Amino acid sequence: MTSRNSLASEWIRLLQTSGCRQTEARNTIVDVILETNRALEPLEIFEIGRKRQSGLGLVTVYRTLERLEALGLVQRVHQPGACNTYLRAPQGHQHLLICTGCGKTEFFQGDDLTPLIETVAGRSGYVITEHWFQLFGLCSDCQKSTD
Amino acid sequence: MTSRNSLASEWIRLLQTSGCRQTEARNTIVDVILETNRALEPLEIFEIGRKRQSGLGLVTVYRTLERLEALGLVQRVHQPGACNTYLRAPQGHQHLLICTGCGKTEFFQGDDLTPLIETVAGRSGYVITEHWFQLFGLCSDCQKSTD
DNA sequence: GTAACTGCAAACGCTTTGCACCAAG
DNA sequence: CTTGGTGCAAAGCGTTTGCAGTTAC
Repeated sequence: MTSRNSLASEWIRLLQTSGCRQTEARNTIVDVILETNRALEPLEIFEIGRKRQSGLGLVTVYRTLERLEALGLVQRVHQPGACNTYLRAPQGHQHLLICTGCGKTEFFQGDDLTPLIETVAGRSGYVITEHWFQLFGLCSDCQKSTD
Repeated sequence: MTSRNSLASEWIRLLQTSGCRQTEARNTIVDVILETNRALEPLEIFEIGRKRQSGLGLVTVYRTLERLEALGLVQRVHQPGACNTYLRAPQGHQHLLICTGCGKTEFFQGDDLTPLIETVAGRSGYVITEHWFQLFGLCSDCQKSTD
């Protein structure tokens, strides 16, 4: 049982600012998300959270994720085979690197993309408004275990 | 009613090579996918296809998509708000550019990514096995209509 | 003739909604 | 005390499965 992540109090504060109340369920859900370094399905958050707070309901997980996503604190992660997992959103301009072995995620900077995006915009005539860039691979731990 | 896309006969041939039979339902589904320049949901393929072949069933659409995806002819497209649409797969090393106005899709080359990917691999210790890169924007037609 | 394919209906699993009770402020 | 939050049960919806009849080859 580690002490609460400092981000957790920040998130709770932001929820309150947006008109939400601080509740035990939300504390639990926020803690679970921030203490896990991989994207989780709503059901996983529910199961992990329920170990700490036995009354927790799955519906509350869905509703809390919805609010956290609206505040930009959490993002939905798309992967081959699952697009219903959630992860804390990156701060600033970062992209995701996901281990296909254990699911562990890391963020990296991807600013070098700008020239490529401009080239594509010029050639296609599109006004580019958003880009998705995500890498998949094996983290160093998982490389060892598949030797 | 245009004449059948030349790719269509190629796809049917590939299906046959892999042990499938040529049927009216599959012809219809393949034609619908190849004649549309945006990613379609199974239900949309079913509805468009049903106008041409009244007996077509939704389940057959699902089963055909599954086979086409396994053969690498079709890919699932992920977008904010929908990850159940299908599009013909790119030939070679191409990425998707999607119009958020009309859904129209184009492919573009993205080979400039290699150095960035190598940098991330070096810094993180991951072995990068796959990358997703996708651009969203407004095509020239949709830019006009929002003026 | 045989094995693959078909469409329908039912089952399935994830997500959302309705509702009565509860708790934060 | 008021309003937002909660969990449960039920509804909703996209997808998959079971099955009996049909069709490609």
